[in-house]
Parts: sequence; structure tokens; C-alpha cells
Amino acid sequence: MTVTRFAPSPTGYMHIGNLRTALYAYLITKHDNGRFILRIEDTDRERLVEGAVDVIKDTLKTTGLLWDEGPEVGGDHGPYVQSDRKPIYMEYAKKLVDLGAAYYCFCTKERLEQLHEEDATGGYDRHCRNLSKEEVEKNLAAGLPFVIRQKMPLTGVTTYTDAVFGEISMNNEELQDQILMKADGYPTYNFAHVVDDYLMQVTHVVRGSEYLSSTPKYALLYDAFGWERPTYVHLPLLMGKNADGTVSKLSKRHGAVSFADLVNDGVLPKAIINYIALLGWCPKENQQEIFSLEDLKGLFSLDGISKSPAVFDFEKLLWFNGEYLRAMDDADFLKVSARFIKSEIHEDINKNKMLALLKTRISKLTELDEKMAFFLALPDYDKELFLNKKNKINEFDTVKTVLCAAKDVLTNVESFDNDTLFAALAPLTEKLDLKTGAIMWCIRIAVSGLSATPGGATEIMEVIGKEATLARIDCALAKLV
RNA sequence: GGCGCGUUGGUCAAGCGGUUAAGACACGGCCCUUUCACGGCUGUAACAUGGGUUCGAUUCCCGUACGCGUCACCA
Repeated sequence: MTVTRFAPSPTGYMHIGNLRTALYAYLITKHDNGRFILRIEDTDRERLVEGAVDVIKDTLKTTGLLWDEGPEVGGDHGPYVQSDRKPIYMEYAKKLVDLGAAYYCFCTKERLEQLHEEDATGGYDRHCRNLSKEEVEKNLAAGLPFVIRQKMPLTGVTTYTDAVFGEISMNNEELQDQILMKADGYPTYNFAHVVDDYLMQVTHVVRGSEYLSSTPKYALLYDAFGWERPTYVHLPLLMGKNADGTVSKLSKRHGAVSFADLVNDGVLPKAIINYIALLGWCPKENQQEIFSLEDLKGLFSLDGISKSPAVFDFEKLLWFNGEYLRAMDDADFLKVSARFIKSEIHEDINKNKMLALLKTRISKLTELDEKMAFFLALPDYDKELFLNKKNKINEFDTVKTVLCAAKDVLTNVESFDNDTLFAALAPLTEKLDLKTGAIMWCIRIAVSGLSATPGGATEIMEVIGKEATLARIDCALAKLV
């Protein structure tokens, strides 16, 4: 049985890189009908953010990455919040001390800082590594604050196999005697995740490749306990483009990089999932870009994961978003667009028609207000706008003739829908000896005040209605006097 | 700086010893057309570099360069 977990620390927002890690962890296990665990890693008591866990849960829910075990849903391996598991870690840490793979360290922070000042690259000098049992007992009895450190082998090489990167070897002399248990009694990530992954029977440890070089230390922990090492799946990093053209690990300074930022910017969760699924992974039959979560579950495979970092491209995300927007039916579009429309929409406006026109012409929901403005109120425009070379409209008199004729026709049209309007105006081509394009150009400018609009003249008239149409034509005529 | 990892067009990427080196985004052109968009067609553009191995390297090996990551009582 495949078991993966997503184990974020509650920082208050869901970074897009974290989301991708969650997605891949989810897909790896769901491809095999396995279990997906959510575990909260809140061992850093100084960085707790209120409500942060809710952000994580909400994001997972809206993207459809539902967890089989974890907060809210429970499970056989709980609790799923590390702060609720506190006693477990000390127990295992002590076991490790007994096993000779860890030791108590009584060095003060001051001493460590001084050590760092003397040699910034040296690391911990293993001062307490060989304290006698008596000394340790004495210090403990005296109530001295302590941490527990992992006792790394001083020689030799540690090797593990990563499902993406292959065999990774590290000289043991490179490995620091890292802290497993902190002075406040909480474990560090380095220790807690290993213990939990083991206890929760996680088979595939999925995380970003920034852990590639610390994983030997974790593998050693498994070995010391006599536990079978899990399959490691390190994911290529997500990069952001810097102002100077270089790239670095995607972070806040690259702008909107949290799930919430993107959603607030008018991007659909499905588009986000689709896009990030393809950032670092490619399906075998690589002939398609649009994938639902269900599709991805079926197609995902470890050997499609790439090793090289991927640059997050907002432009391409927007293309995906546009595709999803266009594929929506009008009712759904109405629903998702509601919270992004701030403008007052007058009753005479055919809102459904308007949104249908807008739907294929935006790449994010936040464009809606700006793009619909001219429907709601005629913008101020210059009469020069009517002149158009391509349609051979070089005289204002021509415009005037067209608009007067159109006004006569439109006054007698009862049903203001696109087809009726177009049919009613069609005879004018012959009557005025002008091309359809020329006639429609004049009318469209008059009813919109813009050179480029979503929809043609007749569609715009359908949206704004008869009264506004005639009023706008009168307004145009007044300009042309 | 040590260690680790990576390197196919501007970006995402396919390729897994012999290919005219796919496809997508972006960009240009054409078509469609009541403007714009959509859609269709089309174009520009890439194997970091030096050495091997091989009949033959983008594909395998080594070096170099460059990039990224990592060296916390953060995760």
C-alpha cells in the first residue's frame, strides 16, 4: 500500500511550491489507490501563526486534494499535529541515545555563537559527544538545559537512492551532529518527520529537492532505529525570475506566489493545479495540456518527474486560466465571477449576455470590471474614432448617414437580440452602398465609444438594450454636428 | 568556501546511440470575421563547453564553465 503525506508547517499561507509538493504527493499515492496523509509540522513554537492550519486545509479542499488521514478526519496513526505528539519524540530520542546514535549536549547558545564567530563554516565542534555517562547524569540532575544531537559516523559514506535523482552519496564527515531535540523539549524537523513518517507508515517521502543533501542524515536515523528506509522522491525546485534576469527559489519577493494570492488575482484553482502539475512533470503521451485532477491521478508516474528546476511562468498560468474560463458554461461563469464584479449593474443591462461576451476575452477574473465598464456607461470619446481606413470611412458625413439610417431602423425593432438586430440592419448595405463592416463599425463606435470591444455592434446593443442604444446614437450624432 | 544537484529555443518540455530534434506558452505573419477575442494555418528560435567511448553522440563516461540548492535549538 502506497502512503504519502503532505507535511507543511503552518506559516499562514500556502506557497505555490508547497501546493505542488502536496499535489505530487497526492498523485503518487492516488495513482495506486493509496492513502494520503496530512500532518501539521508545528514544532517551531516561535513562528506559530494563528489560523494558519485553516489556510492549509481550505487550500487542500478547494483544490480537491482531500486527505484520508489527518486533522478533522482522524485516522489510525494520530494525532496528526506534531505539537500533540510531543511526548513521542522524547521517547524515541532517548531510545536513540541508548542505541548510541545520539547524545545529550549541554552547550549553551552563547558558546555556539562564539564557535560560529571563530569559524563560520566549521559547525558544531562535537564538544559534548563524548561526555561520560556520569557527567551527563550529573548535568541532568542539576537541571541543566540540554538538546539531543545525532551522533554522525565520522568516516565512511552514506548512500541512498532517490526515485527521481538516483543514487546520492555523501561523505559522512560532511554531516553535522544535528540537533534532534531542542532545549524547549520539542523535536526539530530533522527528527520529528522521521519518527512520524515511520509511525505513520509513509512509504514515499515526497518533498522539494532542497532536502537532497540532508537526506543521508535522515536515512542514518532510520538505520539506527533498524527501520526500513522509505522511498525518497525529491522534486525539482520551483524558481522565480528575479528583476535582474537571474532565477532563484520561488519566494515572496517574486510577487504573488501563494495560492490565495493567485485566486484573489482571478485565477481558478483548477487552472493552478493543471499548470503546476506540469511544472516538473510530464505525462508519457505528451500531446495535451489540459488535465483534470482525475486525469492526473490516472497518468501520474514517478519517471515523468524531471530533475531540473522549473521557472514559474505567470503568463502560461494565465493561458491555462483562459482555457478553463472559456470551457465553463455560462451559469458556472456567472457563479465564479460574482465576487470579482464590483461595479453596479443596471437592470436594463443583459448581464448574462454581457458575461458570455466577456468570458472568452479575459484571462483572469479581475479583468472583468474594467472590461465591462463601457457597457455600463458610455465612455467619453473623440469623433475621430469613427474614421477608419480599412472600412473606407474617411468622412464624418458617411458616419452621419449610417447612424441616421440605423437609428430609423432600430427605432422600429422590438426584439433587441443579436440575430434580429443583424437581420434588421442588413438591408442598409445595399441601400447605402457600403460594406457590412463599414456600417457595423460606425454603429459599434457609437454604442461603445471604443475602437476595440468584446463583441460586435449588434451584440453590444443586445447587452445595453434599446433605450441606451438610441441614446448613444443620439450622442454620437450630436458630436458629428 | 565545502558538499550536493542540475544544464534541449525567452519559458514549460518530449527525446532515453542513428530523428528534417516533437508539442505548449510568448512573439511575428496569414486566414476566418460586424472591431477585439476565440479558432485554423504558418514562421522565427534550442541540444552550455572541451575531451573521450563508438561506425555513429543531444542521448554514455570524465573534466570545465555556468546556475541552483544546502551547510540553524527554521522547516
